Amino acid sequence: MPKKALTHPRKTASQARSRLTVDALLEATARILVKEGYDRASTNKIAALAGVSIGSLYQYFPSKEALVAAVAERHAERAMGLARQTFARVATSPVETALRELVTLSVEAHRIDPELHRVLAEQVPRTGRLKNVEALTREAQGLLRSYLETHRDELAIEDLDMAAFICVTTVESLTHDAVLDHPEFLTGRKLPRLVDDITRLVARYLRK
Amino acid sequence: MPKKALTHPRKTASQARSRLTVDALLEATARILVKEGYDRASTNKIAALAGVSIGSLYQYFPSKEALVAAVAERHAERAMGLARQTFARVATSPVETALRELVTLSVEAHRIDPELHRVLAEQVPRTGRLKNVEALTREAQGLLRSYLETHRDELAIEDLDMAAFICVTTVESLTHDAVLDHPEFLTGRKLPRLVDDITRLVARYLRK
DNA sequence: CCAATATATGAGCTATCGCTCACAATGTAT
DNA sequence: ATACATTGTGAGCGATAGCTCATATATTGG
Repeated sequence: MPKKALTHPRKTASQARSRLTVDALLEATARILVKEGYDRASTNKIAALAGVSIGSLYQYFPSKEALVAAVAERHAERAMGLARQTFARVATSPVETALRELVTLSVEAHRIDPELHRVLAEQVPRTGRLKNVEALTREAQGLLRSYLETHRDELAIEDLDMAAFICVTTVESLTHDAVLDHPEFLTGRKLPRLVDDITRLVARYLRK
Repeated sequence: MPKKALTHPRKTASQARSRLTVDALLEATARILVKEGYDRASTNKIAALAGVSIGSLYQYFPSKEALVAAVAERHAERAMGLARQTFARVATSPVETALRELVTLSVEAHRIDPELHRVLAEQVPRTGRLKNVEALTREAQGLLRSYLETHRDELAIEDLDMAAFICVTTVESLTHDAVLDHPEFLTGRKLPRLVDDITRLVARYLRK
């Protein structure tokens, strides 16, 4: 008799076969979320679309909440990957150009699977399960804080933490809202102006 | 036999008694949302807390969604009331002071029933029912646009709509996030600095 | 007082959903 | 080949939720 399978806290997939299953589940969840919305996205539908039995789903995710949280985390991690690259690249660039690159990055990040992004933002309840996603926001603030610190002589900042909070929140919110609700600002003509304006907004705030 | 009561599209309450019922329902919904969260807030619990039968609830609201949307609308309308007053008062003030008052207003608005505000923001799915709430955001942008237009000579703005979008979104997001997730910026010492910084952020962006 | 209308009641229907569990199949080590 | 661990299966349980409807009570106008 196999050791009593601890009902809930499932092991992470270790063998190749099971990793495929987990991947299929994450992908199916993302697609069902987009197609049906959070409420109508039932675990049964998800398992069916993944081509996997409902039992297997619960082998790897203790609850629907955890499954959706994993999808959100994977999505946020992709954006954060871009962000880390960009911060590394601009580490020694002057403020103005660095900020412009960061704003551009933010727009691009919000264009990764924007429909999924919308559902995650608009329909998934923010419960404790999303702690890992919040951690990424804090990481972004930390990265900017470091940048600001090393360029402090170019800047007029008293409270580094507050400045990092203000800049990250501002850029994120503006690009988020623009991508989700203001397509008119993303047309060929207007997009450069939007990037310009957001850059100017934070640059003038920070510079002496 | 009374005319077949159209099953769903309920009349708005007209007599005094029924208006009390509707009010009790809205208030009970707000309190249950805060106490239980959106998912666990069942219509039966709401009716019970309101001291009203479940049938009455469905006389005035065709669905749980509509009921919650009404609560969200009432909440947003309160904030918008403050905003209209403030815009009226600062209509002829110079940019810097007007912006400072608007930022202060935004902080105060986010302190109206902040726990309800959190639930509405974090747990209520953004469906079509919230169109009226979105309309209020657009109204705020319109009000700021008008202000900017009449003070255009003090400003360096090319695209009024974009500038209004940027300012409103920025101030709203920053105060929202600060109130909900950054109590450390709202202590006695730091709150004035936060207001200062947000004001400076948008003022420098707008001014020549 | 007496219709006629507006408002209120709540037991219970229908539907669905998240999730379990007893079992089967597949992979692996000896 | 055998034994054991890992992975996969899916019918169906228990719970709860949203909502209806037949009926009762209150209010109003004539």
